[in-house]
Amino acid sequence: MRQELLLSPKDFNPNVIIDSGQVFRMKKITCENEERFIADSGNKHIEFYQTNKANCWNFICEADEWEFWKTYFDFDNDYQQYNRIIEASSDEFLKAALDYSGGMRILKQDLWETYISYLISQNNNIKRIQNSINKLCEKYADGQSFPTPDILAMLPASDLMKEASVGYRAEYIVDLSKKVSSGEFDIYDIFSYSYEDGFKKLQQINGIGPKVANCILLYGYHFMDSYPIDTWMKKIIKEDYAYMTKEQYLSYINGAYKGFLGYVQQLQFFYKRRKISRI
DNA sequence: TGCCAGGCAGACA
DNA sequence: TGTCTGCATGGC
Repeated sequence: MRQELLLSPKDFNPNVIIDSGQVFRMKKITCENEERFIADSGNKHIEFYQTNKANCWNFICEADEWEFWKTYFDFDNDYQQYNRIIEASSDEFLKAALDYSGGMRILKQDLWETYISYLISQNNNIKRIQNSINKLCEKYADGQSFPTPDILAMLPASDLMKEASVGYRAEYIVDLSKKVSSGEFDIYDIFSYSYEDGFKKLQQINGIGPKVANCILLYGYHFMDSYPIDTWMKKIIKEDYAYMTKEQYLSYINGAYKGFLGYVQQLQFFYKRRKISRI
């Protein structure tokens, strides 16, 4: 099916989303001066592109999967309400980040894929994470779909290390896959949890600490008040908010942007990383 | 060639 | 409770 939506660059910019570090299986292809975007999540696939009509986007996917993709892109949520609060603030770094990252959205991705993606992400870089995930899909699924818990649970960790270059994280992947495959851990249960309870529950899993838990809660469960603090965020707090202590910073951010902390973090992360790395 | 990356677990003080 | 270290490995 083809779904047509009117979305301004401030509401939706896949060029920003694609490099935001929250998604590892979205890509852009350019063919005869025409840009198309492709995204895969779990076993679902979509293609989308901007038409000649102003702000008009076409999304092409299976008819019964549009609901998933509409939720994936969070299209029922108005991000301008968040932007107005940021623009009215006196936070110059955050305002610059918003100005630079227009059209960012927080994606709600396939839950199982999110778990494995962020297990792989620890002490790793985005390029390598993408490579490992692509290898998992190629070696243990049809190349487009993400391998199921049942498939991954049967693998020796040594195979995963060799075939998908996930390093020491292979043990974490197999361990979690076994728990999910056997029914010992139901990842969908967490949807009924509060953010705080989900945060605690996820850290009971081997290989998941505070940062990975927050990423899964944000990009899988869409808890918008998750605020993952990684090496880049530590840099931001130290360098760009040096006029306050870490405790003061966390207090400020929790007070000022309650309800969309994850979006704020994503803007900061993307801006800082692009500014320094010039990726 | 060495440092770094969307960190975590385990040991130790 | 806080700090330190080892962990795989490819990109830069």
